[in-house]
This record gives sequence, structure tokens and C-alpha cells, in this order.
Amino acid sequence: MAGAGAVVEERPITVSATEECCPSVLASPLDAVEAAELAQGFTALADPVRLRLLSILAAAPGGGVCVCDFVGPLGRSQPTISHHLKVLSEAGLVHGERRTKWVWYSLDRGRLAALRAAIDA
Amino acid sequence: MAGAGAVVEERPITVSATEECCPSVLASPLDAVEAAELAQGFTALADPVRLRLLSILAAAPGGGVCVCDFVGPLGRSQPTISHHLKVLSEAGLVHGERRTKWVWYSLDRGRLAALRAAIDA
DNA sequence: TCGATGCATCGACAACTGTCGATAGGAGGG
DNA sequence: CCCTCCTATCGACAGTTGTCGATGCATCGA
Repeated sequence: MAGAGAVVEERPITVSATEECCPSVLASPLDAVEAAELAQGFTALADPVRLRLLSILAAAPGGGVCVCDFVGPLGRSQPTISHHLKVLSEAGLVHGERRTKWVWYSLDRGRLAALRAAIDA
Repeated sequence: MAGAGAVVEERPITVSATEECCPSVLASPLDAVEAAELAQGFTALADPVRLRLLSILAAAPGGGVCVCDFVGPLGRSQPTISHHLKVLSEAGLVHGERRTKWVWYSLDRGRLAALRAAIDA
């Protein structure tokens, strides 16, 4: 997303985009806005530490895990874990809830399903 | 993937990973290798231009599109399009085939399905 | 043979990203 | 009230990424 300004002018695709609830990569050509939204979601999945965060959350029996529980297994510092959780949170994939002293993070399976649907036939 | 070397030592997760054919984020905690492989796949999807490339390929009637057909609709230079196609190709999501003068790119729906399965319940 | 066309690669550059240590802020316990 | 524990934010730094123009290479048509 960097570099010099685009010189080539963008021209519309000559296929009518069937405006659905959730844009799908396979249904019809995406416009720039839909593509940017989807890319933001997949960007959150495009990191091994974040994928492992999600997998640990998915395996959590109570559905909630506090930040300190991630630090050891993932081999990253606490600020780094906190940073990744923020990225996932902004992507809507996890939610954090304060419980007395700890912050409990839980997985949003619906948001994950939406991303899955975007690359579904 | 950058920055100073990791200081915190990585400790194994105390849940037996059920070694399956395709690692799933939701099945069991991913180890570092599985997470890195999956992240590489999602990285290819984490760009709006590449998502639009895939969507155009998916909508192609003959299943093949030459490079020059992407340049106009996406508003990017030809080298940039070529770069993104290379990224997608290395991720196994598209395949390029030389046909006389042009190179025809086609979508690998199986590879896309594998990524989808990785975030499936 | 020669110019035109289609695609890939190169080199450069700015923006973004992952990582850390240091530090701030909020909640509990003594 | 102070100290400790848990989490978030800050500042810094190096590696990665997206983009372009220039260029090289192969193929086709005249």
C-alpha cells in the first residue's frame, strides 16, 4: 500500500456486481471497497502468532483466556501479544472483557465464518 | 517477522495436537510450523489487489485470463500486476500457462478450499 | 530482419509491520 | 496508603511490502 501515486486510472469492471450481504471473492468481481474490507480481515489472519492465538482461544474450555496465558506458549513478549490481540480485536475476530484483574479474550466464530464465506463457492 | 531476536523461550502447548492432513485453526492449538504455513497462505489473500485478481479469475468464462486484461480494471501498472500474480502463484492459488504470445492465468479452487478449511469448524 | 506486443525482472523508495524494552495505568492485597 | 500484579501504550528499530519506471526477453506480424 505504499509507493508513488497510482498513475494508471482505474476503470470499472464490465460485470454487474450482484450486491449481496457479504462480498465473495468467487461470486463476482470485487470492487475496490469490498476488496479492501476483505483484505483487512485476511490481514489479521496473515500472521503465525495471531493464528496460534486464535487456535488457543478456540481450544479454551471456558471460551476465555487471559493475556498472560499466551505469553509462555507463543514465545513472545507481553507487549507483542497485546499488540496482536489488538489487531485481532480491531478485525472483530476476538473480544476482550475485563474481569477484575484480568482481561479475558474470546473468539468470535461468526466473524471467522464470514471470512470463510468470502472464499466459499 | 522482524525486530530483535526473541528473548522469551517458546514452551510447548500442553494439548496433544491431533496430526491431521490439513491443520485447522479451530481444531487444536497450532504449532509454529503449521501456523507459519497457514499464515503464508492468508498473506496471499491479505491484499485488495490480489483479492480482485482472484475474483476476476473466478468470473472468467474460459477459466483463463491474460495479464494485460488485469491492468485496466485494477488501475495498477503492468509490473505491479505481474508481481501480485507471482505472489499468488507462489502461494499455489493461481497457475500461469504460456499460450503463444500470452500467459494465461487460472484459479486453483482446490488451494482456496484448503485455506477455507483451515478456518472451518 | 525489424518493429511491435506481452510479460517478467531489476532497482529504488516510502509506508507498513513485528518485535522489543521501558513505562504508564488500573485493580487487589496487605 | 503503598506495593504488587496484569495489561496497554510508547518509542525505537530493522525487515517486509506495494508501487513505479526502466529494461530485458520472447513471440508475433509485416
